[in-house]
Amino acid sequence: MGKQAVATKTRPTECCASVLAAPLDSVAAAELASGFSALADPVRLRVLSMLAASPEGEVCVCDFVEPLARSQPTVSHHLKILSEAGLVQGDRRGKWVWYSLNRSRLAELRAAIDS
Amino acid sequence: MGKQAVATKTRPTECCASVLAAPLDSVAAAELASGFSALADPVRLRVLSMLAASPEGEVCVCDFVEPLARSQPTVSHHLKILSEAGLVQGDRRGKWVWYSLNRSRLAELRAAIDS
DNA sequence: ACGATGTATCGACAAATGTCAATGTGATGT
DNA sequence: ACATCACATTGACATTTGTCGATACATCGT
Repeated sequence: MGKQAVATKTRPTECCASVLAAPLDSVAAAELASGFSALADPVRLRVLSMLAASPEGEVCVCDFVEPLARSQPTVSHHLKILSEAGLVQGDRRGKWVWYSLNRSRLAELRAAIDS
Repeated sequence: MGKQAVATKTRPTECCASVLAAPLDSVAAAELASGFSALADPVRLRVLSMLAASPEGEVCVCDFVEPLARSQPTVSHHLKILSEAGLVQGDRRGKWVWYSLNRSRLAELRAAIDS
């Protein structure tokens, strides 16, 4: 009976906010909303999709531009938003930057709307 | 061997787009993005949360206004967006309109980011 | 050093979004 | 009929967002 025993009465061993488990306060709602905002754009969803479909688990920035039909700065902009949302991370190797998917962060958002 | 046998080779018995299962085309990405856009606002997340927490499974519009600290037109606006996204539905009873949560629609969005 | 290449940042702009006051609409009660 | 109450719609406004061209930054070859 360590520290876990003194968890919230509503949800013991809690990790992150959930829409369905209990009424959300403004702060938790704002945090969650910023997470879903990252998913609220077709270009960014396709980025995540391409990352998930990539056998190596990562995609070079240069390989996003043509399939997404967006300029390089725009692609960079979306990658930054996804990165700040914790959904992807970039890894520089020489001139190139390879992005990979953070599946656990995606799972967090999924759990927030879990029954 | 009915019609199901001729499903897509990628995902048989498919129901809706998934970010992680296969590369999203622009149309599917746009549809999904509009779904997540409905979740990308703290007020709307709190609406869903209040609906989920309600014992009766429904909440009167008038009971949203004060807790959300938004004007009645603003609340109505958000309910419309959630409604158009298929996440809630309203039921008029006399002067009042009671909104309830569409959990299966929420499950669709959850499934779209499922591993 | 220097030019070439990949990526990020900046500046600008149109479009979309969240908000409220004012008004419209529909139902209730007197 | 008419006033009242609950909710939706409209119009206006400030803020945010997605986009691109221009430019800065970083790395690699030569």
